[in-house]
Amino acid sequence: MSSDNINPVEFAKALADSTRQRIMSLCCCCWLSVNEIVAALDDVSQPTVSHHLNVLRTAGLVFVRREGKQAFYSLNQERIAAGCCTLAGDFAPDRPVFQLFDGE
Amino acid sequence: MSSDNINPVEFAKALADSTRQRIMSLCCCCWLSVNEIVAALDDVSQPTVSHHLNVLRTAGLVFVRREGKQAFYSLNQERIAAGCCTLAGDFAPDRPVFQLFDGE
DNA sequence: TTATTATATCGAAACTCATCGATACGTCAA
DNA sequence: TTGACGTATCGATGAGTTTCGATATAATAA
Repeated sequence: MSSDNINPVEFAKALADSTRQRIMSLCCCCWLSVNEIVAALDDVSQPTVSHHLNVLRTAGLVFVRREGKQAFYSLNQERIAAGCCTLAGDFAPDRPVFQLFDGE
Repeated sequence: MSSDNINPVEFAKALADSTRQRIMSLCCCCWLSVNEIVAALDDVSQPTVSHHLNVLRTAGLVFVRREGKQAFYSLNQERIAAGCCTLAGDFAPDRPVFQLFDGE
């Protein structure tokens, strides 16, 4: 499930593609429809964007909101922050670099 | 260069493999020779371990120390922490979850 | 209903990557 | 020098992934 505890390997795999990271940057702080993402990327086909959104959705890294024929996506920043915390906790345990705040 | 600024795609790719993450866990807080890693993994060949160590070295995620015929590896926790910070900064900018300390 | 638009899925091609056995290289001891 | 050991590299194979065009599905408009 996408809302399960974060698996650090799956999390890293979801981030391990440049097209996917471009999509993530685009819908980091706003909701974008698939077509808007396709138009913004300018060099990737609609099925490819759909594929990457599916990868991100499976990893729980994006929210989806359907409205009529459109589907809007937005990044799940909380989960991404949690994934980064998991990685840092696993592989940088001696660094006092990360501090988790509850954010309320 | 491995000491360059962290590229978030390359960073994620380096982490996006379970064998590699197992190796990272092993040499997270100590120095281990290649043979010690091979022995600890128990189900991966020596060339495969060598390959993964090469990927980690290229990404700047491990230190190497040669001693006689042996090569000892240890995780570069600082760089991993920096990579996690980069990812969180790129894709979770609205989360006050991460705080960077200088570490003195 | 039929046409149009938005998105998802399918199937295939191309590419990348993990893995291994064989082997090369480098270090040390005899 | 020869041999043994530790590690790196090579070449091949198989698995996984990215990408696309074609097409299916779903919602809306005419």
